[in-house]
Amino acid sequence: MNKKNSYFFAEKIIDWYTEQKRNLPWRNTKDPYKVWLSEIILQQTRVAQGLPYYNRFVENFPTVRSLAEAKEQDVLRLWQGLGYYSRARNLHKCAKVVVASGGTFPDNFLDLRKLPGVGDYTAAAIASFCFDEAVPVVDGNVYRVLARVFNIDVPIQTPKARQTFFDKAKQEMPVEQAATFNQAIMEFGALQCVFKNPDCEKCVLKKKCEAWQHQRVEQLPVKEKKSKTRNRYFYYLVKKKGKAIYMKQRIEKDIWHGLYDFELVETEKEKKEKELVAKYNPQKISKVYKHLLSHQTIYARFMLTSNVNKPQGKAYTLKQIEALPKPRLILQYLQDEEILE
DNA sequence: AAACCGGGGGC
DNA sequence: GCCCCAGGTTT
Repeated sequence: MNKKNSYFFAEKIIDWYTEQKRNLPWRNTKDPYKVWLSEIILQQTRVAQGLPYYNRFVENFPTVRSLAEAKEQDVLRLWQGLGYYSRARNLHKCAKVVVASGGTFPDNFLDLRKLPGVGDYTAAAIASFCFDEAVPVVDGNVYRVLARVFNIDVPIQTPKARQTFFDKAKQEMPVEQAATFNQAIMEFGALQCVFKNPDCEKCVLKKKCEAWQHQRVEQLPVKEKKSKTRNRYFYYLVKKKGKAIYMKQRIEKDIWHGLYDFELVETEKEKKEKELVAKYNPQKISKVYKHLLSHQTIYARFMLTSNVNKPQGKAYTLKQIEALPKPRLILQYLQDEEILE
């Protein structure tokens, strides 16, 4: 069953990879720490965005031990701007777990899988890249490439899909070249078999690609779910004293857990400024924390309305706050406050 | 199985 | 605007 007569897919894609791959720092090492670090950073994150973070992390925390000994706030601060902050918290937690159990990473898929923040994909990546274990990685690229080349139309968000694509990848994977095969298929998905407008004319798999033959490239992979979104309306009440701006850590169980923002009023629907001003007297909001500017503040947000799954507005580091143009609503409160003082 | 968690970018 | 990205955890 695992024996195959033809590895045309693997051969083509590995040849392509050998010629076309990008030179990325985590590909020049088999150090599980660095591979793990890169994989966590690159979850749901493009290489171009993650690369500078990877370099900063390696520089600041050259070993898993140094990362484990760091303060969580410092880890989070280095993560600033990457999003999905649970990744950073799990990163730190995982480093501690590894150090507590001797300072070396597990050397196989099943044990790697037990680490915090390490799921099927990441465990497979580390196991294959570092230890040549013949376990396929299944990520968004793999879904897309396999779905097209082999015309697989199982909707990718269903439970069945994971198994289907895992089995197919396993079937196509030459056991002796597991690591290269895994990297090749993902790189192929990232550079050639891209989601939109792939340049199929110059694809090395053109003659073999079933989606291309059936003119179904744009329809694969099949994704049927549309996650519902809802709007949330946040009205920030910024308080200022001298050069200090009052901010508050979000400790409640909600979005942006552990990050910092201003006092806010959340409303069901969009409200008029006047109503808010009348209802929430700025004098009662809070006092100014003098130590704010020396605090390890991670993030601040100016955001008048927000879509939970897709926040609008920008995030700023504390240093940038002072230079920000003030949104109109917030400016209103600042003026009120200046009168107070 | 579904919800939750971000920020950046392509088009 | 919509959808994607080298996913994992929680409920």
